[in-house]
Amino acid sequence: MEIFHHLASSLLDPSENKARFVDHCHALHSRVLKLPSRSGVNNSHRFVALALCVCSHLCGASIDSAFCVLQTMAPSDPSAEGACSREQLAQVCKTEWLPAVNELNLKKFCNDGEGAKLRRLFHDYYIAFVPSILFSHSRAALLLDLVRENGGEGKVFAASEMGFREASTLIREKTSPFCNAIVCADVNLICKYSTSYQLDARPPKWLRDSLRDCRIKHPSLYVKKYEEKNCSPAKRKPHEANISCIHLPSPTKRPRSTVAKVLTAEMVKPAKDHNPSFRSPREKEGAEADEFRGQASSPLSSRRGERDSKLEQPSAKPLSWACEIRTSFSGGDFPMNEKICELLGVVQESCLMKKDQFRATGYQRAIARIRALRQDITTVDDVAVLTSGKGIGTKLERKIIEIVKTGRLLQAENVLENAEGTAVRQLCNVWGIGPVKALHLIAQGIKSVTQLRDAVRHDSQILDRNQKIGLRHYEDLLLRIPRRHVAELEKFVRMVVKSVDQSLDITVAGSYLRGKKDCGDVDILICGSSEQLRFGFVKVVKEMRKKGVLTDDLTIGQGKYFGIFRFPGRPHARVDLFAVPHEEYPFALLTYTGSAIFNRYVNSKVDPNCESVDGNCNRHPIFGDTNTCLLVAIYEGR
DNA sequence: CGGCAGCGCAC
DNA sequence: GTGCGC
DNA sequence: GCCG
Repeated sequence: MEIFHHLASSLLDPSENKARFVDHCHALHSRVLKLPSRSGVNNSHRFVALALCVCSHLCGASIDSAFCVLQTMAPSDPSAEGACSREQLAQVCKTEWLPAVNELNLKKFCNDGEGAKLRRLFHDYYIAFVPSILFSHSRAALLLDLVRENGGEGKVFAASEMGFREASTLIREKTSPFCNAIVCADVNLICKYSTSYQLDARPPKWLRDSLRDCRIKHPSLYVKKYEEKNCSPAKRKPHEANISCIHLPSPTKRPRSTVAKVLTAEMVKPAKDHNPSFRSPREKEGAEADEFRGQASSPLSSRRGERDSKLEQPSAKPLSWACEIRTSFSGGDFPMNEKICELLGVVQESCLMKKDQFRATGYQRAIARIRALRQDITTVDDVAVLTSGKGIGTKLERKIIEIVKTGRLLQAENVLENAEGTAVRQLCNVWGIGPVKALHLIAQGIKSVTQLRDAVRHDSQILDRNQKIGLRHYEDLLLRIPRRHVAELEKFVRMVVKSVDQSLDITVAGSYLRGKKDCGDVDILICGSSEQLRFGFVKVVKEMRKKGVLTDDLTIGQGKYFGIFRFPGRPHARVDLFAVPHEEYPFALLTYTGSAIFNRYVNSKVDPNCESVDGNCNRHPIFGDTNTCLLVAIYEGR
């Protein structure tokens, strides 16, 4: 019964309400004892189920979410400790309790009529959970910055141990005024990746504690210690301060969810071991994680200077993850690593030109791994550090050793000397020309862009429409676009968009959002309701063309536009516009923010047979079903 | 040995 | 169906 | 290229 007193005291202010509420719960409880026993379900389970139903009824939340809240509220409740699975509990809730609880309409006891306090508990609960590791702090902070820059209010929440449906309904219904985005990942994954990202120097204490207690702890609980250690002044957001009021269960006598069990089994062991097997969780996906990590962390470092205050916020606080650490090792920190990457990069590119994209990705992964390394590879022994993990096999090992020993890579030199290879590379730089087309051209004796231009003058048939445009702007499109130019375009496009339809808005995604110093192209998401986009999108493109900013159209498809833009006195540059309805926004934002490696990685994790949660969102394969939910972002439109 | 993301447009 | 870029 |  303890739990109901908990509920009552946290929800209800007038004491007579509390008493009546508890009475009702007692009545329900006594019904538990009269129920026949069923296999695997005893009365103590029913009791928990009842509490769950009450909890979920009061919050309008799912049973699953209620389960989490219940654990937070009454961690030491012995009845919560049954061997009953969460699914079983949910079943009991559904078949035995939900109708009764709904009928009682316990909500009437809530003095605010809405159970706002409990909802706030849910709210805090989200914050109290670990931010997604996959979607790192810095990355989330970047997204949030963007929302704010566009005049929006928002927080980036993170949740785990709950599925897409629960998180989405809850956030949509209960916290929408605060919430612009939520990012969540499943607990197993989070823990897996926190291990992947774990730094040798500073293992994430929050994770170890979470594992020890079988509860995920919010990193901000460790912020204080971190600050003390680093003597940096506290800069907490108001809402973060509230977190400390969340009851974290005491380490003893803990209800263990099935998830927690899996967790412990998987994670504790490697964390304890210091033998080589400790590496195994890290190596799993290590290459991709590192690759992604490199991308994700650069914005943090590059932005830190510009906008100190924003990134000093606690959501980016405990630097326990490698994804938070600056990885700009390019500045000559590790000269030999740089050399290795450069030479392997040459080979990688040559593979790409030979249409062997998979071999190329092999190299790409290896390069990313080396880039992420925090030591220079100078001796053959150092190479062992690399080969002990995944992503670098015997062939690459041999090549790296060759570089370490001789400072050169024969294969790379061959590639560079190979005239055909050089020609292919140059021709492939033309937008729309790939390895196949390049080889065709070379077969016709065309070996350079200059020759290609001459050839096109004689016979315009050898290139298709887009390739000709690409050729025309060959030099311009090779240039990188500085951030400030992108910002100008953003401003301009927003102006145009607003003039077309006030309700539409834009987001610049792509490498710009990733905080790169310069971008190869500009990806702009135009978001709004699907009806408004139907007309608005086309009109925006028309307007921009009319204003002379769009000089050439490459592809105009359903909700997408690839083209070339130019501001007066500036080089031409590639721009992609995407029409994104609200409900697809988070998924679109994720895919178009990339990086490509990140996308491939995420997509490879998605269960292709997953049930459709939301017809429209499903075509952005960023999530699985509730159980395999990998990465979910929900956007609340303003 | 087969797998490595998967989509949509142009041709 | 292939090539290409996203 | 690497991995299972």
